[in-house]
Amino acid sequence: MAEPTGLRERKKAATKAALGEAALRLAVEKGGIEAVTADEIAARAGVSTRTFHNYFPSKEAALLYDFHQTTAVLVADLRERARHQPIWDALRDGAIGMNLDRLDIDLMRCREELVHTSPALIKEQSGQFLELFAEAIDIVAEATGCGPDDLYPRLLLGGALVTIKTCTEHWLADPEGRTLAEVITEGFAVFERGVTRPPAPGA
Amino acid sequence: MAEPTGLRERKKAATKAALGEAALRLAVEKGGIEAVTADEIAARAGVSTRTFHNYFPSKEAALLYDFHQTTAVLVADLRERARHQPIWDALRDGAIGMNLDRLDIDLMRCREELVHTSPALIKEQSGQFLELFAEAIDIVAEATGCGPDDLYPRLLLGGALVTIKTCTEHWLADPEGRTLAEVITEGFAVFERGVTRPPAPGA
DNA sequence: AGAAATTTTGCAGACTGTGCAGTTTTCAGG
DNA sequence: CCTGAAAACTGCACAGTCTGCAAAATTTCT
Repeated sequence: MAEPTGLRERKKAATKAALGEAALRLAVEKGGIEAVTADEIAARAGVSTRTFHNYFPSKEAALLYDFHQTTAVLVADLRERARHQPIWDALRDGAIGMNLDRLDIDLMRCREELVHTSPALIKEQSGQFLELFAEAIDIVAEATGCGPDDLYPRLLLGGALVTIKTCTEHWLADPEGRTLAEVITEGFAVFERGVTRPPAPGA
Repeated sequence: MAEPTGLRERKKAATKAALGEAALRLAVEKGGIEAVTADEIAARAGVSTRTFHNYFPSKEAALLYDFHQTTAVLVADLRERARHQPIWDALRDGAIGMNLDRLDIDLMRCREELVHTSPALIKEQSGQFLELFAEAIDIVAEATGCGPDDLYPRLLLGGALVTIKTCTEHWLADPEGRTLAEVITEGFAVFERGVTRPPAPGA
């Protein structure tokens, strides 16, 4: 009952993925999501415009679909890790465990480029981060022995999310230099040590 | 030439402020920005719908106008402070110096409520924070002796912005308990000391 | 096969946001 | 005060987003 993976559900998932990919591809081709219409995305995925809107509330959401998937996995992973690890380490290792390295790096860079040049996409992505925050705050609060409205867990999680986003961006700008895991580890270390003490080595 | 404050510009500023306030008031009255149309906002401010869109790209932007103003002041203030203070202290004191305490607290809470219950507003607000990030990153980078693409200044600024937002929210939930300045000071202290060391006193 | 549940689809409708052109208002100088 | 130029306001048209609704098509189960 957990994952019967009925044929029906698989088709739905496939359609959703197809729409997400179509959105990304079209945006790359046209050099910006604003140049793409919902009609075009639906057409490329082989469904009607109306169906597109059944799956996604906006084309921006479609473009970021796989990112959203990834964060969902992260939350589930975090929930598990928090049972055996200090929460800060769980956040760090969870982020590393997403293994973004293994995905198509060129495509990720294209998406990053698209996001950075489109106000609507920037907003959508930040919105998804806040969603992630909302889903994870209870885990962090419990792990720290606080309530979800206390200051400390919110700062902890906020700092971790900022680190994840910042480090991923930084790594993506030069994927050859260092492993993503190394960059994330260094990023988390900054907040562990105290932000006012800059890291010894350059960068 | 710096601020001649021509009559013309004053009128424009007044109109913009009126539109922003109209948006906020209407949203409060109707219990949500999605229940308000651009037409209504324009009507209440006494201009045409087209003019509304000359001032704001969306009703969400109008609703958050004064917030946007505040952050603009913060950036200017920060630029000045960074010349005489360590950057982390400049960020903290700049945040405190915004004096959010002095504004209409009830109205702020209403706005906070509206933002928290509207996906579009959440996205708009996060977008504005990223804008703030973009405007401030050069200042922080220079102050730390790094480039704007280095990891450290981005983490520093990201951490500071998260702290400001988190602390403001937290304070707004119970403005009687402690001063906003106290809450912000404590928030910044968490990242100074190292996030893994939780604060001694409760909260 | 046949009924029930679910998904897809087209259509109508309200709303957003932008370009364009004409009108009105403001400003500066005689 | 008058006048021409600059700037702002406005109405209109238009492309596009997104939602509700009900009919058709598809899948699932018995």
